[in-house]
Amino acid sequence: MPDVARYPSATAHRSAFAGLPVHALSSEPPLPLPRSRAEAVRPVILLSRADAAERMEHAGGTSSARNAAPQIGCERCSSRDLCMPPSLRDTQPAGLVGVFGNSRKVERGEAIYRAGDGFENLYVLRAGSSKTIALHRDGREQITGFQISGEFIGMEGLTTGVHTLDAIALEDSVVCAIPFRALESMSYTDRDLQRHMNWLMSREIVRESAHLMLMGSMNAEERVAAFLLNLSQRYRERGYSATEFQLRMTRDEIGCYLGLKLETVSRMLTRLQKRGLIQISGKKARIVDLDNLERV
Amino acid sequence: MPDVARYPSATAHRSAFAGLPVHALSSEPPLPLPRSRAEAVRPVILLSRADAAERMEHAGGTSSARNAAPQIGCERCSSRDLCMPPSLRDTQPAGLVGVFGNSRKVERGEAIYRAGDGFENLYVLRAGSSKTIALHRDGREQITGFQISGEFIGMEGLTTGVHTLDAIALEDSVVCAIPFRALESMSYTDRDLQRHMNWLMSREIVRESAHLMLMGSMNAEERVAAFLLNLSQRYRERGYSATEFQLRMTRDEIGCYLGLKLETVSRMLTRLQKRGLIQISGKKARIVDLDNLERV
DNA sequence: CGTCACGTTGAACGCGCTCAACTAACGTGG
DNA sequence: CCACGTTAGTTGAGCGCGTTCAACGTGACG
Repeated sequence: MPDVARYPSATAHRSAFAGLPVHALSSEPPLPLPRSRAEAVRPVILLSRADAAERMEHAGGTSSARNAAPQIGCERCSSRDLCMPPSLRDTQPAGLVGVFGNSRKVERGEAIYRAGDGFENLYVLRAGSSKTIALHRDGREQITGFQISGEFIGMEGLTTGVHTLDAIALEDSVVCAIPFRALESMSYTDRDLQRHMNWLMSREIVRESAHLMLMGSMNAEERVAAFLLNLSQRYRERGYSATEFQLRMTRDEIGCYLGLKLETVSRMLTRLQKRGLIQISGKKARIVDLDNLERV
Repeated sequence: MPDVARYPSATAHRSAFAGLPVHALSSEPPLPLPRSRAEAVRPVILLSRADAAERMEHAGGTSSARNAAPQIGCERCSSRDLCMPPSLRDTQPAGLVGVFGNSRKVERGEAIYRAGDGFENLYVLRAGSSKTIALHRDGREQITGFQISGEFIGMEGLTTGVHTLDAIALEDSVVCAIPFRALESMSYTDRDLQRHMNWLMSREIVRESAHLMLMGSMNAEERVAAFLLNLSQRYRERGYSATEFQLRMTRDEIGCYLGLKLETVSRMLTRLQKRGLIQISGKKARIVDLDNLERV
């Protein structure tokens, strides 16, 4: 198995949304190039704090200062492996000043960015979770994705220079804003970074393809099962339990994501439970029989 | 006619390259090549021919040599504006040897690449059209996109290093294979090219988001209307008629793309026709009332 | 406690699917 | 040349999955 820890989601949807390449597992992640960037000065902007601070649940309440991000250095960030290319992972973030490390707090329901906002930043979810929504002119909404910590959003803005989606926090979260122009400039001198960006965007394309497959040819039960498996996989990749997790989104949001109505989602969840494949109680989900859940 | 004379001037106004060693990335030095017309050897660079040759319909029949691509130089390629970043558009293709310009003929039904193939090239459709298919393990297919001339495919392969889709020609077509590693190398010295690549990938993400919206929240009639409008738009962008065009795909393929059954597609087409919005006769489509077609 | 958003469950409806019959276009071989 | 098979497309009839509408349950929070 290739070094999954480095490019964790290479295998991302293989079980859940499997039209996609199981054999692809054997593929090599982009090769790290020799590191040209010497470790230089100590970090300037970044304060060190315990990672535990990132694990804030929305119980946490509002901090005294709005948008006062709990500044944790990239070097201690749990999202590091997901966010940065290998070449930068062992580096002190000296070269990253003004690029990486600008974290910000967003409360539940608050927008990370909105459709129409100028495309200035990419965002990495450091802690928490979010959804991205496409809004049709007639008011219909389509959730195009859910993100959990370590995942990127905002790349759709590049095409037009304006974001085309709303990105909304599902719970109190911390996002790291990465100024795109700076990132771009940096990538001119760092090939690994450039590759990493290409890789991230390509992964996004693959994800959406998998989701299209789901929307185009799966029935309600399969969709819900695939959804749970997808979440499970992603939680596992990030070191959380793959079999027990909180659904941070409502049934309505799940439905909006899967192309179903909330009642249908609810029914399918109870059906899967009756079959002994999962256990559901409100937002608490537990996968009981993963193998059979994968068999739809 | 490998136009060697082109070389000197080529290097002369490579505005974007700004003194950078473009040829370093190409295995081919910018040396004059033997002026041989022999077809035996695959032309490395580009022959000039009329664009008309690209407009081959599948009536055209098979040429004497399989895969003998009608080599047309990038400088005369009608896809140029869509394929290349602005910096390269006015340039003679000297620096592009081994990167751009490797066109190849594919017959109707033939694969441009297949899921499982190593990710080595991106492809630009120079002429013709294609579809990309995701194959589920249980055999279900999902068409994730249709491409017409000037459009890119293959970027989904970057994530895993292996293509995850099949790309199949819908008619006899010409594709230009662009070795990704070479393109990547080239982009290290050409910021415009890098931007262009990012832009193309981002556009792909936006496209898929739009398609997700369609799949998630539109009814059959709306989907078919949106599909026609989308084609219309893309044809217009490429200088073809926006109101009259051939559907190069079958009803079944349209259905597979839209998440509908072929009978439903057929019914919706006739319904739209009865309403006076379009005219359909087999594969020939004409948009009569574009405004009302847009209003679903 | 009451409020409100979220979730579950039931019953009936309707859109798109399934199955089937038929037509049209096309190419192939006798 | 027609006979024929093949593939693509259209149209109808009935069915079933997921929706719609409605009622009720539940949990978080002031």
